[in-house]
Amino acid sequence: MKGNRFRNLMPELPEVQTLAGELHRSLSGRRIASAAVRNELIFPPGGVEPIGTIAGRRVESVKRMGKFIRMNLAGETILWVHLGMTGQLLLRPGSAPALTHTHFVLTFDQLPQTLSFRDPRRFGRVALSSSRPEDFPAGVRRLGPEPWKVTSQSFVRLCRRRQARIKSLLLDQTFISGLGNIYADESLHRAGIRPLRRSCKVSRERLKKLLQAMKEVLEEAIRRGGSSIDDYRRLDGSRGGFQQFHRVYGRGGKHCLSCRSEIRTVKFSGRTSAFCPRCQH
DNA sequence: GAAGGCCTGGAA
DNA sequence: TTCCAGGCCTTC
Repeated sequence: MKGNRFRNLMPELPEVQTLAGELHRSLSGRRIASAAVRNELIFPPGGVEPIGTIAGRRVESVKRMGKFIRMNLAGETILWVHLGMTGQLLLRPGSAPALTHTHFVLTFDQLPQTLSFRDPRRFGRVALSSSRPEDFPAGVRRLGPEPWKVTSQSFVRLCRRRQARIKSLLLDQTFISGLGNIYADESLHRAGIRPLRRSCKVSRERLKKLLQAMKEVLEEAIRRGGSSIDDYRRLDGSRGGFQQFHRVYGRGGKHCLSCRSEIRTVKFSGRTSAFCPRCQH
């Protein structure tokens, strides 16, 4: 169980969705009193945006787009946050001392807490844009549809015309958005497809199964989303519901829960993939 | 479409 | 001391 702290808080779509919901409930209607940048590296290349201009604006709603958190502010302004790998948005008492690796802090009128963005590895990003889609950050503009928005017919067609390895496609946010390394591996295992297989070589039947698996895995994780974050907070090192959820990810060398064969790992595109050589073809 | 870079903490 | 984890961007 050791070494799983980062895994448990790794923000994939379900964690981002849970977080966006919590932020929405806590901050909607609140007026931003101040915005302080402590580290400019978290802003996209091209310079720090006039982040001070968000002070005085009211939070209208907080939503999720892909793995981005979208904070809609009054005055047709949007504050975007991408958590990267280790990013956290924390609502903490204003009197609490700043945590290490805190890059950005918001305060609100008549709210004793402050909203801090901290990110030890600095893969996360914060950006400001107008509410016009053409002004959205590039990563947002290029987002492909989420699995729920694609028909199985069109998913099959799009996969069959690409030469890429199927897992590369699943991780490509412009092709389909929402899956990270963990859920890509889990979906492929449920669908019985090896990560290295070329997408054009996968049968229509299996591709349909894959789309279904992606939706199921994400939905299941969203249902557990809040609890995975809770697990992280109260993690005592003995067990966590989060791990039980994974059938292949992080289980290289262990036995497959379906057939007891040894889970193998393979590396490509700088990513580790875990799969069962017997269940996946 | 593949590969490297970003970045840091933790494990080996 | 070295290696590894990961999403996204840039470069080849």
